[in-house]
Amino acid sequence: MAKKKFVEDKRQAILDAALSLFADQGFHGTSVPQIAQKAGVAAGTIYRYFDGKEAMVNVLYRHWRETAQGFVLSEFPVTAGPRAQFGAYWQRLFEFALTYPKAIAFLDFHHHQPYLDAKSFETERAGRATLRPFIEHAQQRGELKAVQPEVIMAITIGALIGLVKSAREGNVKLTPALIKEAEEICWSGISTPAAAARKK
Amino acid sequence: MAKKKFVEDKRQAILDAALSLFADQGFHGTSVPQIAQKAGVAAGTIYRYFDGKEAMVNVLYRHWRETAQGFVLSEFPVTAGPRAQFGAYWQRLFEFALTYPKAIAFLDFHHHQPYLDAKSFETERAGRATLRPFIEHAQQRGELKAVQPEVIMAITIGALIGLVKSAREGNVKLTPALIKEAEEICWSGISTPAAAARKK
DNA sequence: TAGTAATGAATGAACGTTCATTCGCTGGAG
DNA sequence: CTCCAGCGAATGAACGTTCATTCATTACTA
Repeated sequence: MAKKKFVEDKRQAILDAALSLFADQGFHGTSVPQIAQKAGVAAGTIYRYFDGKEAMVNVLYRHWRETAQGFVLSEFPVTAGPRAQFGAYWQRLFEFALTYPKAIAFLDFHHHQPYLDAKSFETERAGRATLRPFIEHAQQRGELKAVQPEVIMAITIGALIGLVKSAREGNVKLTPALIKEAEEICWSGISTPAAAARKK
Repeated sequence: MAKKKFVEDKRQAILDAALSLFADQGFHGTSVPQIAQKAGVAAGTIYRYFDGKEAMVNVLYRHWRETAQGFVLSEFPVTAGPRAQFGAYWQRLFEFALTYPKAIAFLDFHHHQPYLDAKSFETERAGRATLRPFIEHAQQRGELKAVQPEVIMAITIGALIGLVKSAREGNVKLTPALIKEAEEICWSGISTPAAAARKK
């Protein structure tokens, strides 16, 4: 057991190093020896744990997409109204972004890239599918504007990623107050005027 | 004269090939011989026109950022009200994205990357600086929400990029009607309730 | 001591870049 | 009009380096 633990520690060190380097330099901009050095192992050791560089980026991609999804959904108010659900989603995703900044950078950088395999694309698709019913339900209640759910997702996540990137470049500072302001902006964009008025 | 024309054609062929490959595969994912092959020239020829791969990506970055900026500003209604200005900005940027899809993908892919030089970063900064006064003016008139202008920019451009990417992945189709819907969503997000009500 | 985990030098392919050579046009001589 | 010397543009083989990956060897554990 103690031995198995040791083995898993080494695997984890490799994954951590790879996440950080991929997030900063991208897949093609990062070399395997570089990952090995940062992880504190020999280059050959990586191939005891992964089939190769592509397999490694796919393991990372799926792991962090599922982690992000789980992180948000673990506190999602399934029975609450649309406004509260949107607020929870928004706040929780920023909490994730601030807790795991490398993971957010990695996921954005490697989104839909050609070296991701079918299983990784499926993880991506499943994530969107989980979200869609909540949007449709809110639209049926007349609280979200009646556009394609994909448009709501693209705008919301796009705005969120835009803010995270802007913060990374030093143009804004992601304080709780600013995140709340941005939440209000985003909600008043996607919600119907009626729903917005009801809130007042 | 006719000879000089020929020379410039070759330079342009290299830039076109590089734009397309960088947009699809990224900087590190594209090799110089690959660019040469796509441009229909020998690898060595590239070095008659550019100092190297890094110089090439910087030339492309600055060229397309300035082109995009010029494309939008050439029809910008400087004296109109904030709502009309936002509409013009939004529509014109989508027009650019649909006219030069590779350029938009390239600019997004290579934004703020470590191989961009100081001059390219300056081009980036100047672009934001041009926009800021219009946002501040609209805020003074009480038509845009009173948050940091950078937040308005990050959310607006983030949402726009989110839509363009979603379209590239086949999740939505960028019809004029959809672009107009998205414009309305974005404007009702960043504008004050008072300004939104006035429009009705 | 047996067996597995880890190593890092070795490998061949591919990288960005260079440069000796070739190509193709131009303008003056015959 | 024909020829070819001169010259910059274009080439692609060759360079040294670095890449991802392999594997014979070593180190460690049980």
